[in-house]
Amino acid sequence: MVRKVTLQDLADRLGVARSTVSRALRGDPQIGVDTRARVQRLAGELDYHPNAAARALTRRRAGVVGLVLPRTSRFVFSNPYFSELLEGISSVAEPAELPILVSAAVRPDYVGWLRAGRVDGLIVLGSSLEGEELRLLETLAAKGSPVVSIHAPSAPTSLVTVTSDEGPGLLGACEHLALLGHEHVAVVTGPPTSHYARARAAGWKGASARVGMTTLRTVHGDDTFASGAAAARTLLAERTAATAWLLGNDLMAFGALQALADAGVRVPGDVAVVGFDDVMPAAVVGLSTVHQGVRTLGEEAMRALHALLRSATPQPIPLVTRFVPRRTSAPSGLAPPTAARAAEGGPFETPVTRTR
Amino acid sequence: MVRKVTLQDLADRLGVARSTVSRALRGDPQIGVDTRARVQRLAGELDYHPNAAARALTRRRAGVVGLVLPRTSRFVFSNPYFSELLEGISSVAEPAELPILVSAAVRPDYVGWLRAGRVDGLIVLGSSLEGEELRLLETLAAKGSPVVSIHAPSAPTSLVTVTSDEGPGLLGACEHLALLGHEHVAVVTGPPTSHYARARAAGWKGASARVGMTTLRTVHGDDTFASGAAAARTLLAERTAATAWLLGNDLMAFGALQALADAGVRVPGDVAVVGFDDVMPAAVVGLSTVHQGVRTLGEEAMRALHALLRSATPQPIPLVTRFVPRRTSAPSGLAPPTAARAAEGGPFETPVTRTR
DNA sequence: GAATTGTGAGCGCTCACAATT
DNA sequence: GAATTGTGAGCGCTCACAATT
Repeated sequence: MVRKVTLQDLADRLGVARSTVSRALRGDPQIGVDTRARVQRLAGELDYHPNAAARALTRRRAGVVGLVLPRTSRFVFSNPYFSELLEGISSVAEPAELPILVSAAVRPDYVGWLRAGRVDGLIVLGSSLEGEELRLLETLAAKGSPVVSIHAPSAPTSLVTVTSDEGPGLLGACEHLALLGHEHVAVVTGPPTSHYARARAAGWKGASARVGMTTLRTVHGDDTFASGAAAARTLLAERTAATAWLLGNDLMAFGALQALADAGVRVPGDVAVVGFDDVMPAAVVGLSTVHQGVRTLGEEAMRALHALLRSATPQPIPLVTRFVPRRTSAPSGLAPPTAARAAEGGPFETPVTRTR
Repeated sequence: MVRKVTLQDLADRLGVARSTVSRALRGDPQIGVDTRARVQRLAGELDYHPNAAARALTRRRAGVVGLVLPRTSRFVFSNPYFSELLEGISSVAEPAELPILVSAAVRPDYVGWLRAGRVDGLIVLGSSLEGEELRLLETLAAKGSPVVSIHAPSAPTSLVTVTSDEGPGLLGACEHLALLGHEHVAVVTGPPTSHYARARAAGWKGASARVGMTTLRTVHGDDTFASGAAAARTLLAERTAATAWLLGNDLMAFGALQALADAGVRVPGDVAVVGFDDVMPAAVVGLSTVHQGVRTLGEEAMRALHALLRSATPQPIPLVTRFVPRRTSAPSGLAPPTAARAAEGGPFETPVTRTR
């Protein structure tokens, strides 16, 4: 490994002071034009890059943000939800020159990251944050640490939270199902340890009731593909009379679809299936689902964090959901079986769904 | 923001030297048992975390690794391939306490990251690395920088590369198709700027020829969903006689499936479709594809990088691919249309496919 | 002499202030 | 006095070596 070039090396070669080089490289206007030119030319020649650790130490800023995904299941990364979230975050972080440190540890040490100055701020996926852990995060935020949560339980705290209003999407789905003649639904929930999953289940039931449908059965899953398949098998074994199945997320819906296909049950002929998230594969499979703009969620979170880092007050824009009808809830026989015809376009379309 | 606790604070409170505290915290055996206990207790009480920048500066190691995904398309993150790769990398990096800095910039400055000491080593997705950029990476590696590439063109360089042998998978797919009676195939390639995509196209053609099938047409895509759909529309418009379509990756295959469904063409009745990668949605959709163990690829890459960081010589285990027959290449009418029955199990099964 | 602790320099920057033209 | 450059301390650690019991 070649010894790295330092500020002092440049200064020695040019016969100026370290600080002059430092200023010239940062484009400080109080440095003479010719000096600056000389410095920058030499820096280019020697391929000089300021040492990040030294800079971080003096500036007391790491220039890095952390993305924390508490691993509630093995499937954090496998869920396309994550990819889309990261893409949104990245699209805002990149122009701001803020590299992203990711963690999906079982018990992520974000406090350590912050305390050690490894990152200047955090975005935490808060879908399953509760109790002590949530309080810890709130305390951090209250003490002035730049922390933004996605989907953390909303409460009157100083923790900036980005989330979306699920109401419109859930209601839209249920109205659609009621119109198709469904009267009985089954709800498949995410892990009961997640406040977010519980809210979703309650939301599905509330929306169903509002359009006159009855929830016959609630099956608990854990947001994974496998649990969706298992839930479907349970419902089939019970010979449920529910003709519409409302899932806590798309991943479980995919699992349910596979189990239904394996059992030879027709979708949407025998059972209608609706998911939540509208992740990429949903359009491919033709899954009817509730679009929540995961990418936009990531963008908003990063924008909010960036504001906090500049000591500004973030104004996260409230996102709204909407129902996206596709094959799995179409009137039986209307669409060809494998048609993933999504009226809304392809899977990568990420419409900006904002209010105000 | 509360002022952070430093080593000096601890030392002052305990009436010992900074270095003693430093050693005690690192568990240095030459520190007395009681001193160590006192130090560690106080550190716990004050929630002390050593400053990462200061530590990195003195140790000359950042304790961070970089993951670079040159963004050849908008869809790096949207491709589930990425999630699975990151999951593999993360599963090895986490126990080694190496946080991961990710970048998917259009022109990622990995040299800068390395030069600035922001990361100690890099994993670079090299599918589209060529020419000058590839040479730059090779130079870095030759000079002793810990760099591991995934899918970089193999050549006798010092650049450690993790990849998989595509032969068995491609041949397996073609044998399967030939057995089903297919005689004419069409190949849809990834971007021509990618050596990896070109090798794939050549591989499909070679394998087809070997089992006696003829490649009637080659259509160029760019590895995205949309380009797969566009390629399918092109083939349909041309009324190709090819009954088996071989795609450069799963994402394009998903696009092709959607376009075929939209056109009312039956799969596999009229056309058989085969992808490559075996990413999560493949099993859901029932896409016949070549499994390449993306997760394992990530694990191997991280293991190799970890070896380099310890100045060891990495021994990446060669991975092999295998064909996974599913619905889209099944004998017409054999499987129910929506059956995503994968003989190999669900989408999250990631069998370790290793030789030796 | 072995076990334990302290001293002091240095890692490579930035920033306030002083000094020069 | 305005424009430009230099001085020196300090950020918070670690490590070689010295000093103490």
